[in-house]
Amino acid sequence: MTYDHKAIEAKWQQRWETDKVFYVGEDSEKPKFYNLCMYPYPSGALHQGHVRNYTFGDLLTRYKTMRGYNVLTPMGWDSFGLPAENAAIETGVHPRENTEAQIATMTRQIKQLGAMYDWDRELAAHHPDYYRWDQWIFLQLFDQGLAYKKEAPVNWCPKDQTVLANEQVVDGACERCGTVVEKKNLAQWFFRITDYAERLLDDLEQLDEWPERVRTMQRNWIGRSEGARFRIEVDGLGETFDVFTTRPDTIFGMTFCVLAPEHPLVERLIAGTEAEEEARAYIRDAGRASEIERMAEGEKTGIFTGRYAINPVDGEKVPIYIADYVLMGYGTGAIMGVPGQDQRDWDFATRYDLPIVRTVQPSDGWEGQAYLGDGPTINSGFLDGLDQAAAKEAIIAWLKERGIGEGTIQYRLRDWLISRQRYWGSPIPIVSCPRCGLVPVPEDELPVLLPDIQDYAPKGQSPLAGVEEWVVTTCPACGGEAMRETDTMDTFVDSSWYFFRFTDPGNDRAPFDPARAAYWMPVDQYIGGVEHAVLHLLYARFITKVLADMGLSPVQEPFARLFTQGMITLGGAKMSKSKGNVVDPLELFETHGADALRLYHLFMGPPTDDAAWDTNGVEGTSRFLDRLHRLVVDSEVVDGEDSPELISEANRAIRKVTEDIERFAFNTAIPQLMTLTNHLALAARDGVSRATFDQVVGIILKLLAPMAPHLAHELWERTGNASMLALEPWPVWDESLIVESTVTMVVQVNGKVRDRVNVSPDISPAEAEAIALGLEKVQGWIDGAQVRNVIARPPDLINFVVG
RNA sequence: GCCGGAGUGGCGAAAUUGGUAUACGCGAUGGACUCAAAAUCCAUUGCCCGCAAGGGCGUGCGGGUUCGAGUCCCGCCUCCGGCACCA
Repeated sequence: MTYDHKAIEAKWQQRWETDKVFYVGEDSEKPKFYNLCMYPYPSGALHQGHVRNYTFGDLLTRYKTMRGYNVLTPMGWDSFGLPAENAAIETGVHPRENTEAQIATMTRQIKQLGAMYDWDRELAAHHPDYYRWDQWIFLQLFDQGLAYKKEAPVNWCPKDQTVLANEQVVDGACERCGTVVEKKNLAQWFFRITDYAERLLDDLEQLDEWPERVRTMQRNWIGRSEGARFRIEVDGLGETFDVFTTRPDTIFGMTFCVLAPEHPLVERLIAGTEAEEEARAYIRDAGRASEIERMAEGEKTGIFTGRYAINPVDGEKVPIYIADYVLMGYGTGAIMGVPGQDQRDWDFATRYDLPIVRTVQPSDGWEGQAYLGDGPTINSGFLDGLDQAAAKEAIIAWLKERGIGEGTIQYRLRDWLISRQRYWGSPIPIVSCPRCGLVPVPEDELPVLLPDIQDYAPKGQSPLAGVEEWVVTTCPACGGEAMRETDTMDTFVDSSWYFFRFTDPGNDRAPFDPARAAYWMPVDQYIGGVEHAVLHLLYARFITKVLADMGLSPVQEPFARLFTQGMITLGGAKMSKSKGNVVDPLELFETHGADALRLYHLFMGPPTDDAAWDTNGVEGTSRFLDRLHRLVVDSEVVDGEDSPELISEANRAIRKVTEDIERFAFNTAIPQLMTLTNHLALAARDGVSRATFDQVVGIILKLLAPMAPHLAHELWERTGNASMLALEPWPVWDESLIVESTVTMVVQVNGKVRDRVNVSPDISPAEAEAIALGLEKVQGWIDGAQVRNVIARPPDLINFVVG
């Protein structure tokens, strides 16, 4: 018989809510613990990824509560964004209606899982009392020059009809819809995250409780390169351009220069030269191609400008090319071509018959390609004979002395493009005035409300542009007629500070009270998917640093400890609606119950790893819960002796489960409870004292309380406890009870296991040797031969080396 | 190409510090209960040889260190993830 999980679950969900067990303030004597799962996009229905996420999070909430912490566990909604807007285009239903219906559904389902939150702190990004503070933060960045509008070549998704941040372009395609993105020159809003590149990189070092892979991904994304920047003169034109290189030591090997097609100097270079017309055609073509098309070419193409550059070290004149393998967005958009030491330059030089000069003596096997290794510098005047490091130092000093260059650090990170030509987002609080330029909306006029509209269809500009009565406004500076900014903010702006808002969600005078943030921040444990490794997690770190610089955030880093969960797969692919391989958690609530489902998610494998779904596994955890229920409620306990062995095992289970939860090894904590339960069932059948039985049951229920809370609470009550299990102290093991009376010692001969023998745990090496030598099998293997060595590690193992 | 992670039974996996490889669960096979089925309970379940006692082999591959290696070292292979014309 299976127990009535639906009745039990409903009963306890209600009790926890009425008793407000997980609602907290800052007035506690207890240490604080801020436990946060990445707030969800309200997609309409819980999927297994949510279940996994909230199961881990809720386990921790409940465990830390029992351990005596004041646990903040809030929940909210990342409720602006494209899917609601795309649905609105199809159905004509306002995104707000759609979004709020989905929030209601998901709230109900989260409660059905038994995951507990302080719902008094619930927030949603699309509420004016939330996005008002998005706008406020935007204005702070604007004041500090950290938010700016600029025309630049940006990524444009032709399907979603909006620009995208660099971070949202995956393999040259829109991360949302997979459409190949185009490059467009558009005036867009950026956050100057590059100003924080160094700090964002350096502070990764202190995040030692983050997964290494996330830190590595951020390191790569920020992309620090050390090198030099120096000025190069164009022969006979009175113009110069700067280049960046990581290999200034190879400067004598420069046999050409290359500018990106978008480089501002290009126009001056080609004007009036023989190459002008051809060059213009090349630039036009390069502009048209998307970045992946450019790369797909394989061959590096370029065109001679007809101009020459003067190498500052030796006065050599080298041709200047335009080529699209040089990117305007990185470094200075111009390079020195050193084919001897750079494979890309080698390829280009080979194609256009440019000379190749080695400045580092290649070792064998480098014929026909650039040599990237170290070695004595050659063909390089005063640098000859120096190794790479020394040559770099020398040339940088030389450039600096003459005032034409210096050592510098270059980052790959670009500024964060935050404007979107879409409706369902927070309006950017800026007014464009023909007399005053870009004027911030005064803080006391916030929020700039998102007006209701009828037509959401994308038209290449924000649908808001069509709302004339909203767009036309007065300039806050001069009072004249002006136009509102019609773009909305990237939803990643909303999510880059929501964890601060949870500390003070009702505040209507500020985004949050710094004192309350000081109590709760940083987030002690952050749990979510690894897909946010560079997007959300980088942006949130950036905004936190900005808020810290303003004196609002007490911390430089928002998330002390990060946990990224693995994906759920089925049939070798990520479980997803579009692939049609989903197993709906709601059905499992019906058939097996929330506890069994939670337990399966905890049990199926290491929480960080991807895990292959198997509904039979839920069957398994469900069976375990049934067995426990039967044992506690229905079984006859045959009266017998106290069992020190069972008590000992129960204490070992406390230690194991506690240690496993601390190290996020939930999958190994559960077998411990299964084994203990099985042994208790055997004891109940064969005879055990009521005292032992009750004590072990109590321990099992407490250990199970964070994992399968409904059944644990029900059985706690059924065994005569009036207290709320969730608020009981976590059990403590007694080390003295864990010691076993006998242990199995392995006896090896030449490293192979030949026998086992039960011995006392405090046996001496000499006793161990005597006992082992007395074993018949061991004698058989030694068989008169000389024992050359005895490795005794009592009481676990003894090894005789014979031969 | 660079960076990160992983490879253990039929399957999900365990072995936390170099010391009993395969805990726990799933699946499978046999049995008990039942008219039957479900549920439950009991037993078996890495591979090979053997009637058995027992023995040999075994953690992606090849070497090494060690009394002893899934674990450490060297060299590979495969898979997954990230970055990538970033000068």
